[in-house]
Amino acid sequence: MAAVRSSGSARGRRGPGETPQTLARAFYARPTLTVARDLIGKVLVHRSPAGVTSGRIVEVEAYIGEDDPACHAAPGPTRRNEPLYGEPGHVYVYFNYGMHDMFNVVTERRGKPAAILVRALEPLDGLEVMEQRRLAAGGRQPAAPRRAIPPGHLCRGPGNLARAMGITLADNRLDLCGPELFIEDRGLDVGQVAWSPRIGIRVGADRPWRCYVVGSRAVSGPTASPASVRSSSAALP
DNA sequence: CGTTCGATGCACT
DNA sequence: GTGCATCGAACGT
Repeated sequence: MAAVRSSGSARGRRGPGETPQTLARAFYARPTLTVARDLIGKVLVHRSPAGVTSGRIVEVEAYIGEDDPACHAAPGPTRRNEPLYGEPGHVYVYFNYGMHDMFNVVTERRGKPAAILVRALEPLDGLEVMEQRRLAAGGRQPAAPRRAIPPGHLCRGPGNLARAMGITLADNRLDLCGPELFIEDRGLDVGQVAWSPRIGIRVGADRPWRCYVVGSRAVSGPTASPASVRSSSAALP
């Protein structure tokens, strides 16, 4: 079997213990696949009245332009997809399947509609708050939660992530360069990264625009075996 | 392990 | 009226 490289340390930027740095607008105003890869290992933070919750990003999907049939911009500008055409570094949240809020990060430049769906986090801060939100009655929930939720599964899948992080439609259009909801670099290890087709879509499923950390138990959907992944920082698809 | 299926609300045609 | 960038329970193998 192929040798497994040691997990990539985050390419010589900062070490653990240094001051976390909030990602600036320029981080998001780049090609979407580049932003997607670079979001892996970063930390999503939500400061809410209920408490601070955060988690390490381990799975994302890119949705790029009107030519991408799975992107919400595919029909051209509408009222719902307006944030996709706006300033990068803002939040795009939409409500899906009657019960799930989907958290996206707007990328590229103003006028070019693209975003990244954040699908999974490894929880870091506020695990109790996350669990309360996941188990809270009311709202829309597919089924009454039966068992206790393992800590590592609190933010597995985009619907669960938004719920645990307390992100709702009310956060649509929010600026990620603000103090409430943002992404920061804590110098955490990126790990082995792989690309695959996007999950759960019925069109555009051929594009390998899902990026995830190999071996993370917080990742939703199919994952490559660690032994089959050669590079710790896979080239863009 | 695997597949199927219902819940549920909104944007869009 | 149709179709979802989902989730988890229930069942089959």
